[in-house]
Amino acid sequence: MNESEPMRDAELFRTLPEQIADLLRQEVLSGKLKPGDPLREIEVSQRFAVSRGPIREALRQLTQQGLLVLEPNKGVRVAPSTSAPVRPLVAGLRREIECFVLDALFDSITHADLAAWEAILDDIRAACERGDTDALVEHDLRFHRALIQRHGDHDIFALWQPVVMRMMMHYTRFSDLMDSWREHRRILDAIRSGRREEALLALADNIQ
Amino acid sequence: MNESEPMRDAELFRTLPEQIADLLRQEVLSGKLKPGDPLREIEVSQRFAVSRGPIREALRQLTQQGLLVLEPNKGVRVAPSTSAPVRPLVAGLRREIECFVLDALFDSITHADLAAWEAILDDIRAACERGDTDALVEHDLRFHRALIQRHGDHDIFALWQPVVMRMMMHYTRFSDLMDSWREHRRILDAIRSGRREEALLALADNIQ
DNA sequence: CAAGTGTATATTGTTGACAATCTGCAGCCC
DNA sequence: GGGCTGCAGATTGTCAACAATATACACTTG
Repeated sequence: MNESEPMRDAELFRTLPEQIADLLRQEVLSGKLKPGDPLREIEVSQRFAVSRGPIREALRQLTQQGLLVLEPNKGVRVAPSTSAPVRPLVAGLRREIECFVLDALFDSITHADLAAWEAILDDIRAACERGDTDALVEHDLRFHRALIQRHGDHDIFALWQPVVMRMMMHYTRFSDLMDSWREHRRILDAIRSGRREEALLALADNIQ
Repeated sequence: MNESEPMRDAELFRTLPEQIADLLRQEVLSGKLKPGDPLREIEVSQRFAVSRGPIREALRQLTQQGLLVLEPNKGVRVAPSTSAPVRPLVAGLRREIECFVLDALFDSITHADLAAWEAILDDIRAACERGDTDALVEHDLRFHRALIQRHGDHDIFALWQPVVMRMMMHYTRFSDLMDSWREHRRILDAIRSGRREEALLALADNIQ
């Protein structure tokens, strides 16, 4: 083992295209990149100081996830947000997935799980308190992703991702950001005290 | 213009990676490629007589759709089929999507639509009659894809695709293949005669 | 002057070469 | 003999150059 470079896999290793996709995704979700904005391969590749190959792969990944749209020979742009009539469908799908996961998981939740989610909840609260919507989106996403990934099924995660991405692209639900914290607080409290039905209900209520 | 190569756009033009992905997808769904089988970039690129670039893109596309799994630096393999406990979830998601689409579409269905679906139904019957499961999968998929694409919303199609792919990977529902034809016949008859509830019910029954 | 045409430029699509990483096996050390 | 070490081959990851395609605009032509 190489001691001078101990990290790199452990937990945070991902492929180059994946890392780039993560950064770009954050910029799309935060609204730094707006619907219709073009992402040119050369520009992006210069910015990240890699060649166009990995960039293309990252852009295609985000396209499959619904954040970008591709026109052949014309490149990719930030996708328009989901049309109003299909939003309820998307929310319903997400509810179905996350509630399925929580229900399947419920009896095997450990103190370590609770502690991890509690930590994310702290980040959510901090983001709410300082009115930082970008951070709130990020940590809200982290909370729900932690739930999905705790289940471990690769298929479920793959199906969940494009659904949740489409919801996160228009995150203008809360007039008072603290409401978001309260909703997640309610979920976690119900889980902690073992009230399954209440937890599922709170989770479903949070998804809209 | 090169006269010796007149095809290539007309109607069936899609990008090279997309065409390749379509062919490989068919081989995975038909079982010609079995779970665990590796797909090496060089082999595939030689087979289609293109370089590794477009192949990589096609393989990544199929990976995002759940047909292949990627291990970094080790390549892609055909994905294992969805685990038994999550299959009901997947079926439920697909039901939710397709019924939503049919319901939204119902009042604007034209004779041309019915004719197109009827043609697909003929292909389904032919496949059933000669016991050709591969063709049945293909045309079953065509039928439902035609429904989704008739709605036209890009988001819905993008969400539907990975869901239905996971269901089509284990297509062993029918002991009598003709049952598949009967189920689709029932859907189309209900649509044709304007019985909305019956059509939605028949569609939901077909998805399991 | 309007409409179509051609060319220059920008951008994506494809390719083949090179670098990094994994796998299996032979050889060595204990 | 068991287990580590290190080469050799195979495979994926990355790169830079080239080809194909789209766009904008000046130009011709009626």
